[in-house]
Amino acid sequence: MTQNTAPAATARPLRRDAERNRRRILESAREVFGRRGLDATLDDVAHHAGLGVGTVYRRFPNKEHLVEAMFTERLEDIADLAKQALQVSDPWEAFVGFVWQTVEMHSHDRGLREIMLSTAFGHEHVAEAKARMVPAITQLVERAQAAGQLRSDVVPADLPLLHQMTGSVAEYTGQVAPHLWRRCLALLIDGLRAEPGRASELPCPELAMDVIDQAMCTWRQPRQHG
Amino acid sequence: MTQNTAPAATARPLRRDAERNRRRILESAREVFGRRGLDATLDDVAHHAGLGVGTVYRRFPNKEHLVEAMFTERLEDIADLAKQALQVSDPWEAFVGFVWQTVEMHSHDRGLREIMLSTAFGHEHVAEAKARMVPAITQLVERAQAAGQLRSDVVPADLPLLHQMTGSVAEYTGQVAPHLWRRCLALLIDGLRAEPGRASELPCPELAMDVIDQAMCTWRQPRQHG
DNA sequence: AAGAACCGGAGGAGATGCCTCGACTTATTT
DNA sequence: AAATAAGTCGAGGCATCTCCTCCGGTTCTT
Repeated sequence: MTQNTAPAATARPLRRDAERNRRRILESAREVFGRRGLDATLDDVAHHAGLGVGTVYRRFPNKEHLVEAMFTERLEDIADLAKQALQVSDPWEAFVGFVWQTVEMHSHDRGLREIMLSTAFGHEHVAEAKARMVPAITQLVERAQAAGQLRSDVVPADLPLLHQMTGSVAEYTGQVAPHLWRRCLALLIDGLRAEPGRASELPCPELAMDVIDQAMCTWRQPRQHG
Repeated sequence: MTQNTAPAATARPLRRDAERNRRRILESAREVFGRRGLDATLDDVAHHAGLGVGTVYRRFPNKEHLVEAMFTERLEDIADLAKQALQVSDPWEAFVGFVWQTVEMHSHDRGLREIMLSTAFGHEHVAEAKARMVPAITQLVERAQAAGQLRSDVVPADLPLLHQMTGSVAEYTGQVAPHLWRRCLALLIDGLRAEPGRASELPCPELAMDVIDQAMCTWRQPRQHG
């Protein structure tokens, strides 16, 4: 309550030990949320940082704020990746490189997966960051399609599905085979390639981004009766 | 305690109303576990059946028993599908047909997904049923590979991964786009096809079935500290 | 009509998760 | 070195959730 998350200009600086602890909290949060997902407790984070729960709650009013503080910068990183990928000359390399990079990030960080693929937490900054990266991604897709390398019936809204699939494999097998997601992604990317002799068309062509948005709202929502 | 799940020969038949309620319970369980997964409560099942909780607990000693009673027969169905697929003359049609059928079943039934992809519940009958269908699946894979239609670096242990991926999409988008999993499966199957000019080999070739078994043990396990 | 079998759903027992509070410790200032 | 503002700690309150039991009342069967 009395303390902002970001070091605002008006707020006096933290005491040295407090600042040190603040960093420990963020590091531990990254570790704990990355491994156990956003369901992890602030008690867990505190314990992992070797601090008391009270200390964490003094610095961050609640879990939401801590999560938001952690992830906003990482989402910027992803947006930058998309822009950098647009600099790559070969359209297929650009697209595939971006996909590999983002899926790799997701595979290491369950919390990131959950925040990228869900809206159910209601962080404004996060939603904005996600919206901001759509144009670059759209360009990546369209460029690779124009070059005849990415199959034409793919759409930017397929990327969340790709992340969902690889992410679920990472979650499933991460404990025993941490790189197995690569196998699945390779398979998917071979399916994304434009093959001259391919007969099949993908079903469900009406896939629109706002359908995915709706899915993001319902996913991981506290269970509703019915 | 006093009542078995299966109608044993020695047990006297249920009273007519009790038998009717027993069926209602099983129907509701199928519905509820199918929609909300194995985390659903027996209270939910009872309420959905228009019965009291006590009635359910009188018939089934606990959740495990009810779940096992529900799913053993469905697992037999899947095993039968594999055997029937082996009757199909074209090896690719046989393999792809089997995959579509099973993924379709999974997509409709979250409980089935969870029980097929996890060992964490410890039902013996279920484990046996799963083991029994391995040979037929192996044959399906090898036959399609021998015919040069299925890419050669695929392995029976990839099927659980396929189910995991499509299942996660079904869970993700099921509320808003119930058929979207078909799109993803089509993509994956195009990736599975043996393409003559394909350069890439799948990474993680050491994938063995027992690695998947281990994953099944850890997945959906109650969270452990650390 | 009598007795056995059955039904219902409040609520006990136990987990779990979020967060507060007040006694205690440490840094900073003068 | 003393004063004081800032920070720390973790037991525990409150709320929620799930599994399951219990027993007064109901329904079936003979």
